[in-house]
This record gives sequence, C-alpha cells and structure tokens, in this order.
Amino acid sequence: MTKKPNLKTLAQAAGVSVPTASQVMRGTGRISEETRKKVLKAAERLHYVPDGRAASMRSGEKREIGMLIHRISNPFNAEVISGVSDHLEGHGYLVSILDSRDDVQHQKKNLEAFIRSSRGGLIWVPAHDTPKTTIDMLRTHSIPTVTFLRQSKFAQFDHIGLKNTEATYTATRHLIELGHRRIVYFGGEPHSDVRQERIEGFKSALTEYGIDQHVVWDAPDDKSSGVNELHQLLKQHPDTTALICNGDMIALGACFALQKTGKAPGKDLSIIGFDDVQDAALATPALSTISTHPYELGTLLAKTILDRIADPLQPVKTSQIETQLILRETTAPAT
Amino acid sequence: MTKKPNLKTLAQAAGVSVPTASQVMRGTGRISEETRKKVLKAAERLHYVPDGRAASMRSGEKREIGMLIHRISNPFNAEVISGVSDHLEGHGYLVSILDSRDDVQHQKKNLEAFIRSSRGGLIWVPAHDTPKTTIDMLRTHSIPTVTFLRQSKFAQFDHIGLKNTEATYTATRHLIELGHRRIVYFGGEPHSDVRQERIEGFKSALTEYGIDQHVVWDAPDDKSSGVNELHQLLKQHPDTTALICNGDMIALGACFALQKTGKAPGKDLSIIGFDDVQDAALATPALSTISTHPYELGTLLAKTILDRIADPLQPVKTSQIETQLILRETTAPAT
DNA sequence: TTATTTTGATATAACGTTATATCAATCGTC
DNA sequence: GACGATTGATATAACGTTATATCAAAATAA
Repeated sequence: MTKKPNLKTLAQAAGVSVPTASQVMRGTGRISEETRKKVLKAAERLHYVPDGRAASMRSGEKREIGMLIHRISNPFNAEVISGVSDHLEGHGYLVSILDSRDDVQHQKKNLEAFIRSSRGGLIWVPAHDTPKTTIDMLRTHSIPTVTFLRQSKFAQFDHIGLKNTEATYTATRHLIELGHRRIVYFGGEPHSDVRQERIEGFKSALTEYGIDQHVVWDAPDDKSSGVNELHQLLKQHPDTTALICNGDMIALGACFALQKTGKAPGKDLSIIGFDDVQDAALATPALSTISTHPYELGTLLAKTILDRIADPLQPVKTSQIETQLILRETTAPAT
Repeated sequence: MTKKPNLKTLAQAAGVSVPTASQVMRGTGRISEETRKKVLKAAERLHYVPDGRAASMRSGEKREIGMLIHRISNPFNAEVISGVSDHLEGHGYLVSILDSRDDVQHQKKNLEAFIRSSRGGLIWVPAHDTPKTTIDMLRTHSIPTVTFLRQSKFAQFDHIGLKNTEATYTATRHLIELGHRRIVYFGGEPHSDVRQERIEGFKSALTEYGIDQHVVWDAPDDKSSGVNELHQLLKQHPDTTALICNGDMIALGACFALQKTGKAPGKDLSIIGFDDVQDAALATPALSTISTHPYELGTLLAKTILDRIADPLQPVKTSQIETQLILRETTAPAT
C-alpha cells in the first residue's frame, strides 16, 4: 500500500517544483506545453488528486454546498435537490445533503458539524420551532444561507417560498364556484408558518364569498393520518362537502378512508391536495391538487446561493414560486 | 463584520499560547482548571468553532462519512440513512448524502468530488452498470468503503445485502402452496444483480414444485410502470394468477391497474411486493409484501464502516439481512 | 539539602495546498 | 547592441490546526 501522492511527490515525479505542479493541475499561470504534459502524465500515473481541504484552506474557496432538509424521502424535496445539483455541479460545486428529520436536536448537531466542516453555503429548510440560538449560531459564522419552503422568524436569510396564499385562495375559490359552501382546511401542524399562509388564502376566499364557517383541522401530513382523521372530521362536521388539504399524502389518505366507507372522492366529497406528487396522478380516482415546480425551485435556489456567495453583503432577497391548480377527478360540483 | 476567530485570536483573548488553547478545546493534555476556564470563557465569547479542515489535515482524522445512493427519495433508503446517522452521530461523525440518481455520470462526478473532499469513509449503493474505472478510482485512493443492496462485480468491498434469494423463494413457495401455478416475476431492470438473486429464488421454488413455466417480466420499478405494464403482461399471459413483484411501487401500480379493469387484487390476482414501504399497509387492499429491516441495515452499515476504518487491512466482510413475508390482503388461494 | 519526578505550559514543525514575489532567460524594439 | 517587456519557472510564506519536543516551576523523594 503506497502512500497517497501529494503535490510534492507529483512534482518530484515530474521533475518540477511544487508551485509549477500546482499551476498545471489548476490550469493557471504561465506554463510551457512541454512541462504541462510532463506533469499531467505524472499525475495520471500516480493517480494524483488534490486535497480539497488544503486547497480550500489556503485559497479560501469552498466548493461544497450543503442542503439541510426536514425529510430526505419527500419526493418534492428530491426534485428540488435535483434542480440544485444540476445547476451547482455545472459551477464545480459538490452538493451534499443532511437530514434533520424535522427535529431541532438533530438539526443542531448537523449544523454544528456543518459549521466545523467549513462549506461554502447552506440551503436550508428550518425544522419546526427552530430556536433563536440555532439561527444565531449560523449568523455568527456568517455562512451564506438560503432558506426555502419555511422562513426563519428570527433572521433575515435569502428565501424562496411558494405562493401559498395565492394557491389556496385559487383552489378555495374554485370549490366555491363549483357550489361548495362547507369547505374544510384539512391537515398540517398548528405551528407551521407555511400552513398559516395557506389558511390565509383559504379564509380570504371564503370571506370574499360571504362564507363565515372557517373550519381548520390539525393533523400530521402523512397518509395514515389522513385515513384516521377523516373519520373524526366527518363525525364532527358531517355537512362538509369539500377539503383543501395541506399535502397530497394526507389528501390521498382521506380518499382511501372515504372509499372504505363506500363513498366516492369527487362525487361525495371534493378533495384538493398540495404538491402534485407522482402518486396524485396515479391514484384512483386521480387527485386534484396544487402543483408546484420543485425542479425550478431548485434551480432558483442554486442561483440565489451563488449570488449570495459572490456578494455576501447585498440586501436579502425573497421570491415566490408560482403554483398551478391541477383539476383531476376528486373535484366536482356540489350536489 | 468581524473576521472569523481562530485558535490564534482565541489564545490571545484568553492570554495563553495556541497549543494550550487547542488542548483545552479538545480536552487533552495537562491543563490547570484555572486556564481551562479562561479559555472556555473566551471561546464562548468569540463563538469560536475549530476549522475541521485544518484539524483533519493535521491529525489525519476524518470525522465525516459520505453516503452515495441511487435514489434519495426512496423511503427504504431514508430509513437506512436514519440507522446510519443515529449510530455514527453517536461516534462523533457527520453523515452527508450524495444522490447519484442511478446514473453513472452523476456518480462519477460525485465520487471525484468526494475523493477530493477527503472524507473518512463511503457507504455506497453502486449505480447500475458502474464501470470498472470508477471502482478503480475508489480503490486507488483506498477509501474505507461499504456497499449495500448492490455489490460491485469488480472489487471486493465490505458489503451488506438482503437475503434476496431466500425472500423470493419463500414468497413463491407460499403462492404455490395457495394453489397458484401461473406465477410471474414482475418488474425490475434486466441488468440488476439484486433482481437476478430474487429471480433465482423465484425459479428455484417453481422448479422444486415441478412448475416449468418461469415468466419474468422486465419493467421499471415505479408505480406508473406497474399500471402500464400489467395490461401488457395480462394480454400476453392471460392465465397468470399471481405476481411476485420486484418492488412495492410497481406492485401497487399493478393493484391500481387491476382495480381499474374491475378486478380485485387478492381475489382475481395475487400480488406480493418487496420492501414494505409505508404505503403498502395503507393501500386498499393492503399489499402483501416482503419486509426488510432498513433501520437495522443502517446500524449494521455504520458498525461495518467503523470497523473498516479502525483496521483497513482486515479481510473483507459480507453479510445479509433477514427478510420477512408479510401477508395482507393481496394474497389468496388460487380459485 | 540535593536529586528526581510531576505539572502546566510553550516553541517548533508539519499537514498539502496556493498567493505573492522574485528571478533568469528569452524576446522584441529602436 | 542596449533597453525594457515577456516568458517560464521557482522560493517563500501563509491558511488553521495538532503532534512532538522542550522547558521552567513546583512537588516529591532520597
């Protein structure tokens, strides 16, 4: 087992000085074609790969971006990651993912290790109830940071969100125009800001049409929760004719639960999801939902963090991604 | 914006030398209680965090493990990641994830950047058709590596897989004992080694019971593929009474497709999935499937890579995780 | 009392790069 | 043929740590 080659061994093998070898590997400086070939050949032979730690330490350049997200298995996030990676890899960055599991303890541990590792920037979905101390830790080390989906209450980072309020406003309005009057906002955690924005759109549509019953039902955003909670909801509000859901998973859960009691989504209860995950189109009946554009969101995140890295002192930027109401089979006129 | 504090500024602030400050931060060496407090107080005040790059370069310790996997959004993988993280975080490691998207180009780019970044080890699901050059690259830099799910043809790394052959053998045998004779292996890519193992178990059960029709149907492992391909399959093999599927997603797709034509999974066609994803239990009808133990797999991966790091020259180890046949509603006696 | 060990701190060098300054040799110009 | 400009290389120092060696002072032993 030979030792790992470094610039020194490479330079010796090629018969040049260390700085010359360094310049050849990076394609900088003034190098004759002859020595360039000599060095490259030696590098090939030795399988030389520069040590990113040393390079980054000396040059100050950090060619790695971290993404810290709340649920790595969420297909929406996977699409966002693809968008980020495709763009940043083109700029010579490595994108690595950390999973906070939406838990502030895990998040804190990850962020501490992240700061130690001295990466170039952070693309982040803050966990629910992220404490101020965690934000302060990030700010203190002035790490280029962009948040998405969820915005931090305590600090101003660049942020890219969804047009949540607009999305649910449009969806709710659509249901009202179909004749629905008893519409419930279904799912989500009480503390979530994103959900609050969505509820705002929901309520403002209702108010606009003079409907003053504003029922909001708290429930985790997964499928099994949709199955269980729908029964509770219908027991308490049996006159409900339509649901605006906080996510596709809970919406699909609600569909299943409904079907099990012999009723039909769309016919007996209109249901609109949020996210447009792959399953939404494939379910029976196919789920009406609000489509976001995760890949484009990723691209925008990548651009935003590059801007922030290029000019750390520029004013904070915030933008929103458009959404789109997709009508499939779970929405129908009220009977 | 003050500059980032380092050991030098910390030492000055505390009125001690740099090595002393370093020792206090790491809790090593002989330090009086008095100076220890002085340094810690100064560190707190300056928000000092050591630079992991410099520390790692000097000490040779690398406290970061990378996972390079084929589909970050796969819920099975998410569970594995949890298992790995929980164990390794306990040992002071940061676990970061790279997504190859099962594409050898992405994988190569990621691995190159990975090698440059000098992490402590790699937990890897090799992409399909990973070329020998990629393996050689890894071996050349003698990076502690453990593969899981898929094993490299070209190199001997530590590996943890599933008891694939045993799993499908048991499942197929169960179907045969229910009276099924026309059983099809449904889904997966032709090149996949894992699938080959599963097909082996499938075929050996059939052979054991004297059934010589061994139909294997190629198809991508996602839901929409299950929907589309089931029709093709039934057109070509209308006497099929049961499916062993290569994954839960394609199995669920097949269930949907079947229901759309007015038939019932379980009653008209028995279906067994693979993975036991969350949706399997929640689908209607609930999917019979083969359960693996992803979290335990993760734990075992973590232990294996720690062993490999501790002793890089020890002989290569391979182990298999047990699987379990979960019978729900999509399996029934043949009519 | 003197010799020896222990304690608590520090000086120095090294990890593998790259930025900057320097320098000899070659080139072009008038 | 003398001058400055360009070319192609190199010497040196620095990034922020930690390992090793060293050292004076205090504590213990003889």
